[in-house]
Amino acid sequence: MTRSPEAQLATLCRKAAEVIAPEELLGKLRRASLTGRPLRVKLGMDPTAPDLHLGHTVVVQKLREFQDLGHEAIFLIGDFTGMIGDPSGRSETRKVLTAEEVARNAETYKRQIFKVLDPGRTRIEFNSRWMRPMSAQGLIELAARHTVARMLERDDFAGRQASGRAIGIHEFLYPLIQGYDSVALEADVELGGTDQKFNLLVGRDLQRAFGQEPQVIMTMPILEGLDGTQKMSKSLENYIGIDEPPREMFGKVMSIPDALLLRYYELVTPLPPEDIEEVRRGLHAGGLHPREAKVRLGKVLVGLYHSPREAEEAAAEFDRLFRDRETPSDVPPYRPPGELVEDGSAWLVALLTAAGTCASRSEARRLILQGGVEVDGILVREEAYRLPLDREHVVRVGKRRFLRVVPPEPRKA
RNA sequence: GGGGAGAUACCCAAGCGGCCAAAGGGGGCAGACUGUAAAUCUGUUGCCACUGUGCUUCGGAGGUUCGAAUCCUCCUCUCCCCA
Repeated sequence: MTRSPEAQLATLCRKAAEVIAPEELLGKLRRASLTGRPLRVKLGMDPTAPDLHLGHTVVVQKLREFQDLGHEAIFLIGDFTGMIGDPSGRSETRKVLTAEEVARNAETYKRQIFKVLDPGRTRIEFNSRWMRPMSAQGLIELAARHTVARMLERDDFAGRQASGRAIGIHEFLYPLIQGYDSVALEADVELGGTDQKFNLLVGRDLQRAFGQEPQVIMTMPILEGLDGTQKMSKSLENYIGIDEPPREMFGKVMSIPDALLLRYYELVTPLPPEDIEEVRRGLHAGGLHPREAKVRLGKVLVGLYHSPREAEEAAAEFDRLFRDRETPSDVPPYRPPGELVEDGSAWLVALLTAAGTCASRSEARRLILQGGVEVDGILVREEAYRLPLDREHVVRVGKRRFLRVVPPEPRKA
């Protein structure tokens, strides 16, 4: 902790959507630098999805900043709350996960989180540690600290109430338990997305109620997903997972809407502000083509979560595939099963379905009829088309699905 | 506890005995145009060797009928009003 509290404050507040309250944070930072006791900074996530994506990293990177300034990073895995399901931003009741699903997801979180955090200096906690032993009486006492009216102030609850959709009582418990986590950990700071503001504020209330100094809360902007409007999330299928293979990741970056470019640069890359400013100027002045800016973004991200070498490779492969319209270099071979082969050929519709390239034969037919299927670069338009199995053929379905069909084993006599 | 409303395909939402595999919109997919951007236009969006008197689908289970998403009974779930 060599940097002055004021300098730390300036760094930490950068990019944040809101800090409540900055002067409290400064006070805590000053005390930390005087006493040498670092701040306890909490970031909680429910293991409701198996993978972390770029949207998550916005706030995780903030935690990393605290960590780099010498503070104690606590990554809280909400294995207990995960079984309730955070109602934040939801327009309907979230489906409840089983203990096994939660446990499995928690494991992958733990692994993936260290792509951003320093493993040696991160404290990992599970809120089941204090929640499982809590008695019904304890829970009731906790619930007594809050009112229904205040719960209903929340946008999502109020909205559901107004439009006649269900609100489960367990959903009221969620913010309380999340807030109690801060009590249990004696958190100095809690991080979260802007959609977490309510929950984070409950943490302050509860800490006060339990005689602790309230935590500072810092909310980070919510990253939009590939569709450009809705927040990045697994369930909306508009995410870029940090565990995805390099090419996949690069390709997805290339497909984000231009309008989001700078936002991505700002929120999910570790580039210094000057670099981002330069990109901004380039885009505005027209000297930098959005496509080039995207390529750079893709390389940065793949470089970060994989390696610079793989980033270059992914970019090159992308060009081959989409700019030059060539076949990817590593389409896995597919050998059609014997029952599909007749007279040295196989019905393409059945083949694509059997190989899993198309979900059903109906879909395969549709794609062929719509001109979305080509064999060795030549469009196939008849649904009855039979693929000769004399030699290897590459089938392309849509923009990005490929199948390399190899001849069947020569029949043994 | 009493009364009322509702549950339709990925989502919203029409349909209220045959013309319904089910309008319309959103989303998705494919094609054109491109920079795998946006916008726009076109097609498509249950399954099945599919040009059909075919199969499965309209919360679940039964029933009425030549025939049901549509009618009846029971069940499950949700919402609203009253207590």
